[in-house]
Amino acid sequence: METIERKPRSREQTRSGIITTAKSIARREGWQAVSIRKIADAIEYSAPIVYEYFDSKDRLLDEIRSEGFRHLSQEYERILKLYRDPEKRLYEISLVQWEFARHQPEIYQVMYNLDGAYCTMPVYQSETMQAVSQIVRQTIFSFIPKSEESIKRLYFQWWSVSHGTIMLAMLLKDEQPLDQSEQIYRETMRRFVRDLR
Amino acid sequence: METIERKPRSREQTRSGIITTAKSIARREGWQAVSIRKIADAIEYSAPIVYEYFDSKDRLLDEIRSEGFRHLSQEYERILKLYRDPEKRLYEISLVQWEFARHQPEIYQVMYNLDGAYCTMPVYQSETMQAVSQIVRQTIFSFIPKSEESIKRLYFQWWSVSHGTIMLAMLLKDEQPLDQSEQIYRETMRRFVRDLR
DNA sequence: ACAGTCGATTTAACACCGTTAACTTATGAC
DNA sequence: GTCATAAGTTAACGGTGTTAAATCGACTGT
Repeated sequence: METIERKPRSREQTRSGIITTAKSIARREGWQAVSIRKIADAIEYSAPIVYEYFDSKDRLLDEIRSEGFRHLSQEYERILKLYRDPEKRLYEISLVQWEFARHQPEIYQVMYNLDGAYCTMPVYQSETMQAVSQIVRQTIFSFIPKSEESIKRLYFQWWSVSHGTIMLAMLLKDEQPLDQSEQIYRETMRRFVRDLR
Repeated sequence: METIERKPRSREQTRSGIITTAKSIARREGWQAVSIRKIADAIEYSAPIVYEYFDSKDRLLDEIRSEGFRHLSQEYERILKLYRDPEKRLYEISLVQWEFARHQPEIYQVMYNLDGAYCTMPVYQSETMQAVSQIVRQTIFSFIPKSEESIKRLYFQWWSVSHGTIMLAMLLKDEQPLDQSEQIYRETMRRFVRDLR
């Protein structure tokens, strides 16, 4: 029996390899096609090795979801540094949300359990998601200093409009070009921000 | 071997039994827990019998989805008969949408591939869904007689806001009581309809 | 040099899944 | 009584997530 040679990799490299592979399969074939064995094949290991890095498939998905929210929160922070005007900030944050969903749809899917992606952990219990919503709520607050309850409500509305439009755009992308949906999205979010005044 | 006795049922009864069972498992345990074997057990048949009624699990889900859209379209028609004012009509249609998602969440999930529900057939190719969108577009048109392109756009926006708010309400239902979300939904849809003028 | 241990990795297995082919069994026709 | 047909079952295939057991290699102590 010959020893198969495998490029030596650090633990961290293998771990991120698993995540990257999962995402790339999801992007190509959809989340329902992502299996532990397929991931293991791609990283040239046997299936149980994946469990050395993640307790379960569920936890793997949860990690990818958290990674998504972390990425989003970093982008939001970038916007906050870039602009001072709260209106501009909220609008730009909205655009980041769109860009994210458009360029990394498989992550957006696992974040919200869309299109066959299914992660058991409730989204709202994710700390990284809490961080994201904190940023948006504060931005709205610096804009409309009202009670916490009102801010929560406005945030809920902002999120609904943004998420709803994005979801529908993805759903109808074969019928209605994404560029057209993007135009509507921009207009909708601009109006939402304007109407906050 | 004793002959197991099974209540005699017509073909139609068995078929609708399959559908009902699938929905009830989905409601109790989520769509990812729905399996052909579990359905077969519940209707007291062996698994292959299910394939006498549906070509595949996918087609079964598609049937449930269509059933959902048919139900929705009937409710919309009912609203049209009940009210004459286009504004009132659109608002009441929005409320029907909310009620439907609230009381039959498992159907709403399969209609939009949410929370582990996954049906391959694209929604927008479903005839029953086309019927539903036709009703809403006409209602908007009788209200704002603009070009077809504009109506399509307004319909897209209406759908986004409604669907987005419903989805988020379901997502956050353990954090934010549904009654509270409903209040926001009503206000949001009322404002949307008003702003159409 | 040899036995023993430890860690990394794989194989094998379990219980489930969707799906299909092959088999059984009961019923009615001639 | 024999045959055909229909209804329903069992058995099987290749897949899934997951875990226990087995393997294999390198290193250690004597």
